Amino acid sequence: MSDTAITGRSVHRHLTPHFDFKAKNPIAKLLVARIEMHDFKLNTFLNKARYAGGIVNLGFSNLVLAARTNRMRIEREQTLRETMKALVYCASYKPYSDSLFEIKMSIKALAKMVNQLHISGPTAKYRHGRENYNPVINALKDLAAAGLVMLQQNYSVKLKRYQSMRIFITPELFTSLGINKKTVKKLINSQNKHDIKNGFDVNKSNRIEHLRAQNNAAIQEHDSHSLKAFKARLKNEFNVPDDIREMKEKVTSLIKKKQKEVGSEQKPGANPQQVFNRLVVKLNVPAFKVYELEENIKQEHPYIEKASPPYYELLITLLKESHL
DNA sequence: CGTCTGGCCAAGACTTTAAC
DNA sequence: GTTAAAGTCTTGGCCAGACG
Repeated sequence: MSDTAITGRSVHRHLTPHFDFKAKNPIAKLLVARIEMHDFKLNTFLNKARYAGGIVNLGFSNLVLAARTNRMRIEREQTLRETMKALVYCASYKPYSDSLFEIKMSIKALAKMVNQLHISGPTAKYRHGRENYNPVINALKDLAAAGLVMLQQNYSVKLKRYQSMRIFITPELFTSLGINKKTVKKLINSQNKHDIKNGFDVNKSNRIEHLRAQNNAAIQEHDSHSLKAFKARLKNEFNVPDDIREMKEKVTSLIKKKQKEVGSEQKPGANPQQVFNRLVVKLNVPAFKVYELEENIKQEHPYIEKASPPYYELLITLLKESHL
């Protein structure tokens, strides 16, 4: 844990990255463990971006990353490893919230977490020294080019300028660590249940978030196309299937209920109207006779509503009497 | 306006990898 | 092994924006 490595005349690296926080969240715990085992040199996502180079979509601007020919050096690997641990440690895993997989932290704060915030000595211009965390920025750019994180540089239309960077981890990050999507889903859903049990209200939280964004233009004015697409994708991959299952359950139970109701009307077959009709057929009662009976009821029992069950019951008894 | 901060970036230093 | 080349980090200039 030697933060300063003093070698010869000039310093190549002041700070060795290390992330020392203990993850409590089960998802973060799993991810941190995987990251510690992971061989970054063999990460196909990182390597593809590394050797091919590419353009990273930052939402409202682009970042061009040059292709490299040699393999990743251990310095960058260390930075990547520790930074990634900090990322998954700080990420939100609330499945129905707007900030699923978001790391609500500045790059500077992240750098500080992994001991990569370097403050150079005071100068005439920077009397209190100058802060620098280029290694973390560059590591994040590598991760973004590999599609393991999504970087979004907000652009405020109102203020006509770029805002601080937003950082999300992507499902590819899980994949690249060899974690099955089903596992992630399971963990996220159990996390959700846990949150609900503890009284976490997603809608309320989203509303608060929205209000805060409205009040503070520096946070966010609107999401870029790519961010919207990303969120929609997360919704599809982690939320919607369960919604559909719920909906299906609701629909099938509704159908069953309906069938039961219909059945209860039909099955007993003791519906007075049906009994009467069957009796009419069975006894071969002429239509005029039925008419007669109906007139009788109308005269003698004016209070009985026509075509109601009691009405038919009365008809039945009268019919039986007339056929005795 | 002056001063401060921090992002971007390139030069230079140094480390590591590739090639021989 | 030795040497060449590439990758990474620090340094520090430039510059835009914040703030008083």
